[in-house]
Amino acid sequence: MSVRCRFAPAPSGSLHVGNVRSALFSWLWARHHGGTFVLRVEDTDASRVTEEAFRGVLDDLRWLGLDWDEGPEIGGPDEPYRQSQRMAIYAEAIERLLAQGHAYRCYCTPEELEARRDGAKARGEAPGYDGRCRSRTPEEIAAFDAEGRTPVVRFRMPDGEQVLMDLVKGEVRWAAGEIRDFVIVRADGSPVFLLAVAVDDLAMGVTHVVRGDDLLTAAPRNVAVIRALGGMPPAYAHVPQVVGPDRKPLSKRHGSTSVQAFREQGYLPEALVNYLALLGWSPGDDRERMSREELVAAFDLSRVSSNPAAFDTEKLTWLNNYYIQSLDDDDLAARCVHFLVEAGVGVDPVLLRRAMPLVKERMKTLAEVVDLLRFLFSDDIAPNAKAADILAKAPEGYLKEAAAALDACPGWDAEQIARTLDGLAERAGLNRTKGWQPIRAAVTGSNVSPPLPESLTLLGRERALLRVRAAG
RNA sequence: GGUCCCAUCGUCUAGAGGCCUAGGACACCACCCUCUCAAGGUGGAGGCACGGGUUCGAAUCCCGUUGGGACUACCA
Repeated sequence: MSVRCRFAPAPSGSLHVGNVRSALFSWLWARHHGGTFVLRVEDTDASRVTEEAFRGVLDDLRWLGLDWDEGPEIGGPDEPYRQSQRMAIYAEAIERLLAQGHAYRCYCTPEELEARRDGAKARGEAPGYDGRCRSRTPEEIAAFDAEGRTPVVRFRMPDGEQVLMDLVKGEVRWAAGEIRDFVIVRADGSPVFLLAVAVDDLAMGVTHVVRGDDLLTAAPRNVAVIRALGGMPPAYAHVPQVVGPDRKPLSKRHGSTSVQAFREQGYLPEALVNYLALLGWSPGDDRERMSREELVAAFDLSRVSSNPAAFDTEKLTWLNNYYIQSLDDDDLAARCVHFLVEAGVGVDPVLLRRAMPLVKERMKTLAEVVDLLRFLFSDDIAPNAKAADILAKAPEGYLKEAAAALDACPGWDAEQIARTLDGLAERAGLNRTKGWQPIRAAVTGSNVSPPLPESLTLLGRERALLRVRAAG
């Protein structure tokens, strides 16, 4: 039987990296087995779901390269792939569960339930649903209906111990009665997540459910519903949560944890995918920098760690720099354009392309291209504090001499420029550092820049001279 | 409160009873390289949460403690 995995996000605008890691593991498992990856959107909570939020999730997955074989905008044999459009399917399942006695109508009001929960707690008992409506007489039901009560539908958990063979956690057991009858249809008639997931996973022939371990206790309930519907439950793999530096589950208060945020900061999808794959998984050898193909080939759910992993931006950043360095110059330049434009810096594509060898090992994120190359594309190079200081401390007349020397430089390539600058420094009795920094400050407006001779080459003699003279 | 999950350097991890004097990576420190900043190279510091067992032998198996987390909803 071929492997079918799915990712079932709620449309949240942009996925946060914890969700993405679940998606990635699911995708890797499917691809590793040459199976199918299904995308299903859990938008039953229609009140808060916007089209924009839905688009955001699809955009994130596409950007990351987590392609789906069946799902929104692609279609497939189990359409539709948005839960909000599958209500008829749930309704049919609910009818069957009710008819076969796997579910029953519960007339307890929220107030009654709360009171009984409180009572149970006060007596030191477990507070879950007590099963009161499991067997109501027709008279009682008629009385409730006459009262105008609208029932919910509850699933009748089978008796006995519940056992789950989880691919990550191993065997997990719940004692009989531990998992109470749960609501599958609200009083307003809408199906609940616990029902929808089970129905969909069954209908879509999902063989492996890979998701966060916050859903571990949902698994025996998913399994029970699927069995009640006469189906074979999938295998489950509950991967641990991704936590923040404070060891709390990743959330908004950890700041920029959405895919969108990393994208805007100039992280590469290659880096994010590689990093996330390593968060809670390792190939078992010392490999860390792995291509998508290598990840697919090596991935194994049984090697997923069962303890929560803290997200470490520093390591992500290291990987990002590595992938930036490994990009070819055309590709890198193309990816940089967006950031320069966003920063309001005009771009000369030819110059940009030629500048790539100078900046690729200096960029930790694509966004850093702006500060590194602004001097090339903008003549507004007002010196920063450190550059101003360097210029102020330069020997009297040094920049005038520099202008003259550069003007007389026999050829405008890095080698000859370097020779010219060395001669200049030597005549002034300065070492390279002292001798070159004033030129850098004058030409780039900064104390930090790509290598100076190469930068001057790109800038061109005219513009370079203009700047050196202006500073002198 | 109850049930369940989890526990190796600051962080991610390797580790399936002797291969462990606990390996790798990020970060950190030092040095080398060097026109600034990076990148790169070399080296260093740094860890099995605690207590009991089991065993000739435990990071590894068992129990407990402590500490995190999830669930316990007409949330997902």
